[in-house]
Amino acid sequence: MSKPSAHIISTAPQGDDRTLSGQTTVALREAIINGDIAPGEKLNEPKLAEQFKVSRGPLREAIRRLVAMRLVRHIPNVGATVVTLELQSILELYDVREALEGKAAALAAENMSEHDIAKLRELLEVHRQHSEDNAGEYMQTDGDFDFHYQIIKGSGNQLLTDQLCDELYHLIRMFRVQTSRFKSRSDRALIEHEQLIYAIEQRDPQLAEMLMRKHITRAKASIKHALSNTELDNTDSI
Amino acid sequence: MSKPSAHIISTAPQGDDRTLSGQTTVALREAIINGDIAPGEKLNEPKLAEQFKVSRGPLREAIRRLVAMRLVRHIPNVGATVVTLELQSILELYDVREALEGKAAALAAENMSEHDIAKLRELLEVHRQHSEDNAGEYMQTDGDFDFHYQIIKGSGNQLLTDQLCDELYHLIRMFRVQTSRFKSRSDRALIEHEQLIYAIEQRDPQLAEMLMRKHITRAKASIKHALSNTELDNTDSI
DNA sequence: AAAAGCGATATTGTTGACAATATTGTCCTT
DNA sequence: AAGGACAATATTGTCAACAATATCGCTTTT
Repeated sequence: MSKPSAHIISTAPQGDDRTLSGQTTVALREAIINGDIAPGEKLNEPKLAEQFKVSRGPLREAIRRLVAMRLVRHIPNVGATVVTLELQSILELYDVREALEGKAAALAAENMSEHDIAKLRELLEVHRQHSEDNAGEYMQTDGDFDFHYQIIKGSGNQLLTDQLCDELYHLIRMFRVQTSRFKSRSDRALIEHEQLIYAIEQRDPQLAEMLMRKHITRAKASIKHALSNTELDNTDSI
Repeated sequence: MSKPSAHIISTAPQGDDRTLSGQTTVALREAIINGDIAPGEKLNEPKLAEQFKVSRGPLREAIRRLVAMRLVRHIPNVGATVVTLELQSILELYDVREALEGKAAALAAENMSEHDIAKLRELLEVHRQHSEDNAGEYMQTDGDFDFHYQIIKGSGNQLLTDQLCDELYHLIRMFRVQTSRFKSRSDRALIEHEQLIYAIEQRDPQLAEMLMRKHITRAKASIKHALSNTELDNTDSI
């Protein structure tokens, strides 16, 4: 029901953590991202502990890790709740992505091996094929992720990779699940990816950074446009 | 012995957390940053728990929070150790700072209130005075921090602020403590701060971003130069 | 003498009970 | 009837004991 949704992605966070709190972290994380636990909902420790068949210790630890990933907010002596992704915080997230992934693209242009660049281009071609077959539906979901992921890893900067892939990554995933009804931009994204990979092949850090930043900025703008009226949560009832 | 070392800084992380694990987090964090617990040293849970007069529960939680701050590494079933700041990872840190603080400066140029900009300039003047009095010693330590801190907060981006001020901030502090014997660049930094504040006053995001990035890039270069031969830890013995 | 296997020890992971704090519902006052 | 004080309940924070795993030192083998 909630496995990490098989990607091409290699570095699975908490990958080889057979410890109970590790497994609980993954399970709880996926439950939150999938919306099984709703945004804003309180995380009741005894109930969740029973649900996951663990004691409160490992569960609490899992919650703390999700706090670090910004999927959960915690107030001392009060408790933890699932974050609610307001438009405001999503836009903030995209500004951070712009900065970090822009730099990642620049570093990738400098450091990525020829071999990895070739694999990246392969990936792009696969996505292009999927896009043509499925009328552009594939791109926005998994394909885009993998592409960005590879570039980030290609930066060779471990800290940068951790920040993006271990922390912010899940926040982005959560947002995408919540807004999956909106789909868009896949052919344009394809073109932008094409330009980006060209810049990396040419070993042009400045161009790669600028293209990545524009790419993310445009995504941000399209989100802003799509959600500025249609708010995320259905606040009809209030 | 290990209070948060009084800054002008307002948003103290874990500030109003009177809980045991909160206090332990702060205490352990400062012990690590000050070097009371050496880089690479193992964090023995029973020993540390006794030392801090708490049980292992809160201590473990503190350790996990420091893992999120990247001050500590943890391997399941093996334990936690204080990070060792190799030159490599410090350079990585500065690349991330360049990206994030650059964007922060741009956002500050857009969003910072006139009042806050005025306060920022005041701060700069105070630092200039200190620098003249103390032959440039002050800048590199606390003054620089406060200045960057204010700009980051001025970005108005909460996520960005959290990432920089709650997480990476302490890593930078730790690095500075370990390299306090090197001092430098204070008058140049002052000039660069002056230019930066001017760009913000002029509401010029692009210029502000570029100046901040150059500022950090130069700091990175000077660190690289200073440490390329002189390694951090005294590996004489081996 | 070096390496591998094995047992003893130490350390981390997990659990359930207890303490402290917050929340809820009820009763009383105005 | 509305608001506040107080008791009852629920929830989080903390602890100490237990289980599982890793580490260390020894013996044994080649």
